[in-house]
Parts: sequence; C-alpha cells; structure tokens
Amino acid sequence: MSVKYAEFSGLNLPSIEEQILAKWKADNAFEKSISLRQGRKPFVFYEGPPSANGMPGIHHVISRTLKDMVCRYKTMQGFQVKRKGGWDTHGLPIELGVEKELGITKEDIGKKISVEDYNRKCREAVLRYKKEWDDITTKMGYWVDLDNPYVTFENNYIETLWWILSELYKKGLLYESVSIQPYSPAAGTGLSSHELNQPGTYKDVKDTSAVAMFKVVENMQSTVLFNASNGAAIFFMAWTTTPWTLPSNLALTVGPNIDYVLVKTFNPYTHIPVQVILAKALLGKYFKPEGENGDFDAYDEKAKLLPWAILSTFKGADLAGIEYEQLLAYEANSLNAILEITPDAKPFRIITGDFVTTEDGTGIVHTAPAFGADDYRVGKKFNIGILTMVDKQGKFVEGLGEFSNRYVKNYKDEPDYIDVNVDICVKLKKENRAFKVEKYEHSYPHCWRTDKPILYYPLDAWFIKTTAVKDRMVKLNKTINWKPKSTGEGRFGNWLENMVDWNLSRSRYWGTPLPVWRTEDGTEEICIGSIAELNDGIRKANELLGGEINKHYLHEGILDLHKPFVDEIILVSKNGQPMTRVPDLIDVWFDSGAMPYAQWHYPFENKDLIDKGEAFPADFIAEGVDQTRGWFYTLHALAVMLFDSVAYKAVVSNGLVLDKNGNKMSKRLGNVVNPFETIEKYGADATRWYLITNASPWDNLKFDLAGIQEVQRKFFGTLYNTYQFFCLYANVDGFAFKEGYIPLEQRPEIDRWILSSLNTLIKQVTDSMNDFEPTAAGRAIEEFVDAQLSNWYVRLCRRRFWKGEYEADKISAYQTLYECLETITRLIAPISPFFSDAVFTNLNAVTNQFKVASIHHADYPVYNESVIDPLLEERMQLAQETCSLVLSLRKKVNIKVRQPLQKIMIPVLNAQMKLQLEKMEDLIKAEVNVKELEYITETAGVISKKIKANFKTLGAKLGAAMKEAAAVITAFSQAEITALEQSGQSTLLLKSGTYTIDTADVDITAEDIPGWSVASKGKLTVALDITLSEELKQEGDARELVNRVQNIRKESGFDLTDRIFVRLKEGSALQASIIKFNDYICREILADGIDWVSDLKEGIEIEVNNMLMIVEVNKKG
RNA sequence: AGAUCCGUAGCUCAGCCUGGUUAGAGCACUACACUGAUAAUGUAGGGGUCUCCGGUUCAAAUCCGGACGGGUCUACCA
Repeated sequence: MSVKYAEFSGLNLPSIEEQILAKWKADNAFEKSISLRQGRKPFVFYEGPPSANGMPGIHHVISRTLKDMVCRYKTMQGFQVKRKGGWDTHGLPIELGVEKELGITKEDIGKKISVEDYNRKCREAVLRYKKEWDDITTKMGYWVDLDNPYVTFENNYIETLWWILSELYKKGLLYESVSIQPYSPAAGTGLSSHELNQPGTYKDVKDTSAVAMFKVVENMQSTVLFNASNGAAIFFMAWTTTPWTLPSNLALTVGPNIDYVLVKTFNPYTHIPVQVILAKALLGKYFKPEGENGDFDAYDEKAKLLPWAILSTFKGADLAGIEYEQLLAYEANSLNAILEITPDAKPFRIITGDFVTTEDGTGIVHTAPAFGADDYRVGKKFNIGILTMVDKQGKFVEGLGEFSNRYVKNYKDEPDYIDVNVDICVKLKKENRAFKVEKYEHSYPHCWRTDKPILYYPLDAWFIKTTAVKDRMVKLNKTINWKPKSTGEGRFGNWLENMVDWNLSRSRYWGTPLPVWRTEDGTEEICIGSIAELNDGIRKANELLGGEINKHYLHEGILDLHKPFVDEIILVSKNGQPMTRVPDLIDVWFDSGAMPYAQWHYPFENKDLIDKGEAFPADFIAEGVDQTRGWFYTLHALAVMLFDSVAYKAVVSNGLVLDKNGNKMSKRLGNVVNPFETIEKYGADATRWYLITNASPWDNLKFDLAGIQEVQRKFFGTLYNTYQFFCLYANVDGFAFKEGYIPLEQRPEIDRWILSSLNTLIKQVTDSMNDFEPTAAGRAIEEFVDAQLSNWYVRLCRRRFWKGEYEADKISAYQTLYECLETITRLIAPISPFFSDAVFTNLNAVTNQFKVASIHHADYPVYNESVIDPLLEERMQLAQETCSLVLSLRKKVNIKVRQPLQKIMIPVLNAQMKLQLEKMEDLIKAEVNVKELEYITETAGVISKKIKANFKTLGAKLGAAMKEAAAVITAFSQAEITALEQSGQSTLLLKSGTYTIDTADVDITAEDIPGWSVASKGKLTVALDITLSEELKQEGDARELVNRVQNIRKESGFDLTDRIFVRLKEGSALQASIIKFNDYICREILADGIDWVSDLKEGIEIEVNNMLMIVEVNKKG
C-alpha cells in the first residue's frame, strides 16, 4: 500500500494511456474482468464482424466506443459479458481487391489462375490489415477477445452455416427460383448491387424510346370501349425506353385507381384516324390544349395541330382483363411458344399493378416479365407467362424475323452497329403502331467492368422464404428495444412490411458454398448439414459409383469447405444417380447473420450456450445505421426462422461520422480523419468522451478535432486538477481514509450537499445508461465535475484543506472529496476507461477501499436514496444564485470581492424561503465577503411586489379569458397583492364572468427595495449595501496585503507549510490598516509576526488601493 | 422515386415527448475580476424572423399538415 497519492506530472492522456495499457496487459485485466464474474448473470453481446481487408477509420471508433462502453458498464454492474471478436472474411470486396492486385478479371479465374490459387489469395488478403485493426482496437481501449475470434471462412463456421441451411431446407424455406437480376451480357455475368453501386455505373444515356400502340381485341370485355368509340379501332398506348423488350411483351399494366381516357385523334406518323387510351393525367404530354375538340375534318398531313377529343373516361380497374393483339408477333414468341413454357398462361391482357405511376410515359406499362422485376412479379401474379427473346450474349433469339440474332445493344463494339431499337421503332411507325418515337435521356446502369449497359435478365437463384415468417418477424421486432426507436419502427419496420424473399445466390468464388447437390436431371437433390454427413456421402458415392469418384477425399474427408474442393465432390442419390453441387455461393450477409450460432460452432459444440439461452439472444448489439438492412436484418431473419426468437433484445444503430463541415468522409475528398493519429495526439479517452457526449449516437456526428481538444482541456483538465488538488493536501496531511466514515449528519452542510448531488448524479447516470442514452449520462457528469465539484465545492472548501489542524472538519472534507473523486472515476470508467483507471488506481493504492487491481473489476456506483436531500440541493442552488447576484452587483459598482461589505438584504417571499436561506447564510457571506445578511419581510413594508399570471395553471382554468385575466392580474395594486397572499384567494371580474384564483395561479416576486441597488433572477432579489466604512476599508487593505504576500510566497517557490517572516517599511499609508489587522494577516500568510523597519532595500514594492509599500518576505529556518 | 433522420446564436448542441409569455449552455470574441489546485473560473456585453408557409389553441421552437434545405439508406440479389 502506497503512503502517498501519486500525482501526475501533467495532463498527458496519451502517455497515461500507454501506462494503463501496459498494466492491463501485464495483469490480464480484460480476461479477469470476465473471469471475476464467473457464475454471474450473463449479459450477451454480439460483435458485428468487421472486414479486415481495409484500414480502420474513425467511424469504426464511434460504434466500437459505444459497444465497449455498454459492455464495461454491464460488467461493472456485475454481469458477465463475454465479447468474442470476429472477422468477416468472405465477399465481393475481397475478391475485387485480389483481382485488382493480380491485375486479372473474373474471366481469368479458372484460366490464368486456378480457383484454388485464387481462393488462397483471397484467404491471405482477407486479414491483411488485421494488425492495424488489432492495434486500433487495443489503443482505443476496446475490450474484445481478439485471441479467439470467430472467422467466417473457417470450416467450423461454415459447418454451422450448412447446418442452418439444411434446417431451412428441411422446413421448406430454401428453394430455387428464377429472379430478375442485373446482368452484363458483355461480361456474361450477373452483377451484384455492390457492383451496380460502383461510382460511374449509372450514366446518362440517350436511348430511342417509343410509345407503342397495342390494338384492342373486340369481344365481351371490351364492349364498353367500343361502344364509346362507335366501333372504331382502339389502341392502348404504352411507353418504353427499351424497345428491344417489346417482342417479349406479354401484358400491359395499369394502375387500378388511375383515371384513363379514350381519345379520338390521328396517328401523327400515318395520319390515320385512331382511338387511343392513356392516363388522363398524361394527356398534356401528347396533346396540346388548343387541339381539344379541334377540326377533325380539316386535318391532313400538313396540319401542325393534332385535333383530339375525349370520348370517355375509365378507372384502371375497369380496363382489367381486356385483351389486345400481340404487337410484334413472330414464330419465337407465338402463343404456342408461350404455352410451351407456361402451359396455362393467359398473355396479352390488361392487368393491374400498384407500381404504375403517371409521372412518365402513358400510365400504361408495357410488361415483359423477363426484363424487369416488377414485370416479373406482376406477371407471375396474373399468370401471363414469360418470354425471353434475348439470349445471354445480348442478342435476339432465332425466330424473330428480321430482328433475329441482332444484338439489342452494341455489346461487341461493332463499328457499323445499327441500333435494333431504331429499326423496331421504324417498323412500328410504318405499321401504325407507334404514336411517338423520340430520343430520351435517362440514367441507366452500366457494367463497371465493360462499360456496357446492363440489362435485367432472369437468372436462376436460391432463395430463403423469409416471406413465410414475415408476420412473426414483424411481431417479434416490436419486442426489440431500438435506439433510436424510429429506426426500428420506420426504417426497419417498413422494410419488414415490404419484405420479399431473400436471394441467397452469388455467382462468385470466395464464399460459403451452398451445400446442395443434385442429379443431372434435377429430380433428386440433397442439402448437406454437416461435415460428417458430407464425408459419409463421399465414401458412399465412392463405393456405389466406382473407384475414381472422390478418391482424394476418402482418407481424411474434406479439409476445406470452399471451392474448388466442394465442387469436386460427387454424391450419390437414393436411386444411385451421381449428384454434383449446384454452383452457387451464398450471400455474405448470411455469414454474419448466422454469427450467434456459428461463432460457437453450434450445434456441433457449445450446444447449451444457445439452447439454454446463455449466449442467445443478445441483450445488446450496436452497429452503424447502414446495417439496418444488412446485419440487423439477417440476424433477425435467421433467429426467427430457426428459433422463433429475436436475435437481440436491444440494438443501437449509430449515425455516421461526417467531417466538421457535415460532408461524408471519403478518401476522394481527403477529409478522412486518421484514428491512429487522433488517438495518439489527444488520447483515446478524450476521443471517446467527445464521441459520446457531443451528439447522441444515432445523430450524425460532425467530427471536429477542436472538439476533442475542448473535452481534453475542459473535462479532463478539470477532473485532473481536482485530483491534483486533493493529492496536494491529502499527502501533506496523510489522509488515507483510515478514520471511520464520518456519518452524514456530522458533516457540514456543504459536504452533505455535494454528496447529495453526487447521488442524484449516480441516479441520473445509471438511468441514462440503462436506457442506452450515454450522451445524457456523459453530459450530466461533465456538468457535475465542472460546475458543482470543481467550481463550487472545491473552491468553497479550499481553506478547509489547508487551514487548521487535522481534525473532524478537515477529515470530513477529505472523505467527501475522496468519495466524489472515486465515485466519478467509476461513473466515467465505461466511457473513459484509461484515465479513470489511472486515477482510481492512484486513489485506491493509498486507501485500499476496493480489493481490485483495476477500476474495471470494481462495481458501478449505486445511488443511495437516503443521502439525497432535495431541499438541500435546492437551497444550495439558491445560495449559488444569491452569490452570483451579489457578484454582479459588486461588478456594477466596481467593488472587488476582496473588499468586505457590511450587508446584503434579501426580500423573502415566504417562510420556507427564509428557512432555506438561513441555512446557507454563512456560506453566502463568506463567498461574497459581506458581514451580514438581512431578511426583509412584507411586514417591514419596504418591498414593492410584482405579480404576474401563472399561465400554465391559469390558462388551463380560464382558457379564452386568459388574455384579459393576465392584464387584470398584472395591474393588481400592492394592496390587492397583499390581500391575495393573506387570504390565499382573490376574485377576478372579467367580461366573460367572475373567477376565483388562488396563490398558485400567480407568480409574485419582489420588484424593488426602495433606495437600494438590486439585482434579481427569477423569484430571487438581492440588494447590496455598498457603504464603505473606514473599518471596512482597512479590512480590505489588509486582505489586499495578504494577497500580495501570498503571491510573493508563490513566486518565491515556498512550500505550502513554510512559515515566513515579513518585514515592512514604515511610513506607508497602509500602516494603520495593517497594524489593526495584524493578527489576521499573520494567520493567513503563516507568519509569526510582522516587523516594521525604517529601511528596506531588498524588498519588493507593492501597491494596494493606490498606496505603495515595500515588503520583504523570507522563509523561516 | 421511396423510407428515414436532421434544420434553434459564427460553431457544437440542450429545450420539443407532456404547448405557458425574457428560448438556454459551451466554444469563439470583448472588458473587468478572482485564484496558495486550475491548462480553470466568475461577472458583464454583443450575437436568434427557433428553415419557411399554413392550421389547431387564449397561448406554438414545442402539436398537426405542407414546402424547402442537408445527410443516410434503399432503388428491386434484401
């Protein structure tokens, strides 16, 4: 046990942190923080795995601060909080990085580089920056188990994923289907949304767009239309920017609630009279207002104005079911061809869809299910079949007449490429089937690798049927504590409401393979759920199918669950057919969503952790809000499907870190903040404190280094100084908390006050922390340390520490300050783990109050209701306000605080206020340096009072009469006010009636004390007697002298306890004052006496109140 | 295009849920003061159409509707 409190040699947070880090490492502090809680209730936390193939940024520091803070907090509250780290290792960014590094493209894989070598490269690249990540993790003080992390590419991890997939498969939740996906014909590959979101993929291009005319078939359904048109031919108008999709058209979609009109007019190209149907709202796009009901007879080829007339109006829903003639009919897209694919299809009809708008086009959507996701969905719903008249190279198939085999876009860089879209439009024009053809500029996605336009194309894919559990997911989501709430209800809630099945397939190389094997004819398939099952299958296939099959895998089984090895495995079906693996890999989000189970290799190991709820579901997770549809979603989906449970009970989604101007940080803009430099320069604690207190975690944070500096200076500086102050005197007096804890009732008012405030603070902080509102917690602590502890308690109590003997009052002061410091360090430990541990350890080294080696092994403070005294806190605030008012009065008349004044007067409005003030009297007098405090009551008759309506209470009673009442009340005479106060009631005669009011309905304040200069704040009014008697002046002189001598002591470098002797030169105007207050002066400056001498050559000349004097100060002994 | 968050002093943010009559704090700036812990602090000063428009109400920064601006996510592989 140390005898003295270790003092810091300066506030150097980075160097303190280095020492603490070394201490933690030497003591295994993190491991101990968990092992010490063995047997306690677990608090389950999941670490969202970062990908270590990029450098950590400052935005990682914010979410990790949040995570670390909650975990430390819960640990200190007695929970056991295991934190397994993890690495996200699969996925496209890793592949792209490797391809860039090797200078290859996807096409080269399997040619220039084997899949085996390629995946080996990925495996190496994936943890490329692990060292930097580990480094930032350590330096920022993030306690997470880096020694036993889960790694998503490891066999154990993948085995759990397979188990989950096989469970889903058994439940019928895993299925294969066609979906419409972005596809690059030039590259011959599907594209991920990630790839589509590469900068520059969306380009403004000019495409030939067409408004095509679909001729209505006259039959029962269309009778209404033909009645309106008098039997003339009718056309639906539909707009497309991709005419090449027209041969694949199978339906026209209208909005059920949209108004459509039947218009009589002429085809502008052929000038043939036509009747067309389009959305009413879009008439203006095609027809000029002047042309309405124009002269149809006068119209000819040369006419500029197209006459038109509305014949009838319909709702979209009325049009449903009407049939039309196929626009571009060929052999390949004949009805027979359609029925061959979809035997019961009913194409070429009007159908309805909610996605139809009237913002563009005609309000009638040409629907080709193969080339649009909306089209596909609505097409399926109405069973219109599917036609894919374009092959995977991007050219029309055989059997489309003059368009057969033509590329729909210039995918091959043919120098004389003729746009087939133009030719289609020309054909339509000639055949009276086009109403408008024009170049249309829009933003269209391009393949980032080939720079060619993509198209949406039907591809086979595996899905998880999340829609089957949608209702459970929605219901269970409502039990999750989302911070902020709106993310859970809004962003996430809406997301769930609009859920579609989870497309799992990725056609990639480095990822978790889908463990589905099937026979060549597709009739038999199996989903493998474990390595053992696969190895069994390997042997069985070898036995049944022959010696060469799987021969490399017979001895040790499969050793790596990735491509290309899994693809070499051939299994055997029940009917003895060979089965090969389907080529798909799965979405990496599945990897991370499965981490609750896969991190523990469930169910192959650690079965109880999940089954008995020790590690599932999580009590808390936190990540950036960008994970809402990522990790938060996949965690939730898998938990609901597997265990009908939430995956996490509380989730904090933190906002982004922007630069100080509010722009997103990006390498391109050069505004990225380097977290290493920041932490090295300002310290992790200051950075963490800044991140937590500056803005709520879910608000975007404008990151400004100046803000960290401010935190460092203001918060840590103040706390540091308070600690140093404590050390200075405690070391002198040898305070080591050896004496018994002095009961509160024996402590002075101010001690009881700060302890009451401290306990109020503990309550506030724990409430906020429990509610995942760390910002409020941090701000409350800041306020306490700065305003209450440092600038009120310590300032007012300074003398108690250095004056007088080591007895009860002094010990009480030490115990009180010690308790505050020690409690504060524990309160801030979750946010600032380093500095708190440093101070705590220093304190505890002397007192040994806690039998722990680190603050993070100590318990979090628990507030003590019996210590909280609201009345005491209230009157201290009253005292603070009084002092503030007196100081402002002194300032106004320019009288220094050092100059004593005779008295202050305070009008008291009621007995309670007087009682409260009386208890604070000594404190106030000392603080503002006055001799007396006089209370003025109304009986003295000197106060004039001011009355104002209490709008809140009175407004509720009077309502509309409020305005008049307020005016009447303000106009009350002094007598009326007094009458109200005495009887407690008063009657208001207003236009709207007579009302009785009581004292609670008004605010009465003291307005003035005639003849005095006063200041007021709220209900408190203070008057100051500024008359300076000779005696007061002399006392002021004496105090000034004390100040000057103390300065000299300080400048001379004397110790606090050094006694001095002082010599003064005779003859100064100050002499009388000094002699009069000789004893007082000597006490203050620790001098045995003052010598007056006639000659003083060595002395220092000082000036007090415009009087000069020579002083000599020497140390005794 | 949809969803969502945000908009209060030069800057960073409270206050809004639960409406109440002078809208607060810190930083920065200016002046003065205090200090035997202080890199602090105190007092005073300048600085606000609470983004805008409309509504509800006796009363709106606060509640409701709309617009505008900014951020993010999504834009159909969830």
